[in-house]
Amino acid sequence: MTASPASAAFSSDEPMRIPIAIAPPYDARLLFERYAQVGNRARLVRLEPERRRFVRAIRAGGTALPVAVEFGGDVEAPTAAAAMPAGTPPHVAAEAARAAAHMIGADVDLAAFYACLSDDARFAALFDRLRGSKLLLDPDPFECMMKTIITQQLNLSFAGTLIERLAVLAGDTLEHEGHPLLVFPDAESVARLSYDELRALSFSQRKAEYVVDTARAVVDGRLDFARVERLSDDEALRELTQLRGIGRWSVECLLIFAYGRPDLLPAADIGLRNAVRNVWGLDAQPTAKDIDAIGAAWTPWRTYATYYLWESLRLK
DNA sequence: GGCCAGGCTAGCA
DNA sequence: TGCTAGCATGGC
Repeated sequence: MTASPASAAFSSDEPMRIPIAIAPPYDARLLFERYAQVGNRARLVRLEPERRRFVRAIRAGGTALPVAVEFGGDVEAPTAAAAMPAGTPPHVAAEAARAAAHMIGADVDLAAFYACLSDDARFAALFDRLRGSKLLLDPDPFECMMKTIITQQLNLSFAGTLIERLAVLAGDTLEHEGHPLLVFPDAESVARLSYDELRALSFSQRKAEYVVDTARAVVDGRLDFARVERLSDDEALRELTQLRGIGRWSVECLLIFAYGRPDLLPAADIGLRNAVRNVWGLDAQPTAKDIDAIGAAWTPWRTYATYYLWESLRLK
């Protein structure tokens, strides 16, 4: 990826814009479609498909700043850039641009994924429909962990409502080009909340405990995301599931959506099980064990195989 | 009105 | 180790 301050255009009026080298194919329209439908109830991301960009806050250099991720080119020759307010210090802009590149999966080699599973007719059909679709990651592991816990056992729509309520309660709001932009709260802000404050937002008692207690674990150092990043998938699974409220599925989601790990298979995920049932034409819903067995063939791309199957639900 | 939702824990065998 | 009731609420 390219995200160096040396390549940034800079003036006092124009936004600072840093190009992001993005591996083809990439189809931004599929990203806008997906998040308009399933992922955008929480107003943490402002989609602007007509301008081929989305805007969200990114923490960099100890502050949160609005970053517009802009797309250009076409599916087979995509371009992207991260635009941030004029006057952003170059080292902050460079860090934010790196986060933006990570978020859109700039380095992900979809061609290799497609080649790996091209012999499977079920996937070949999905690849036709979804060519150039990449995961949109969370730029901040803590935000991802919170969203994952909140989403446990809830439909995505209601989960999005709860995520947004938490952001309104404990987060900040930036102004960007005349629009308010919600900033997801940091760990300190969530750790200060009481369970009752979340109960008042329609969190269950247990979910309120998981959310606040996990934030407190981050604040007191029991959960260190910089350390988690260095762990293998299996090590992270072993360590993080020691924390109350974080099971296998939640660690898998963290590794997928925060770190972009390529080979996670959330076999217990109800959406994945439904998708496999549909795409494989099964009479009954497969168990997690079934998914583990079926998905073994998707290595080393089990994350993206899962993502494309999730997307198959949206296209159905 | 009932079932389901991109699960997890605690208790039990 | 493996299984299951209970959790709690909104969406459909």
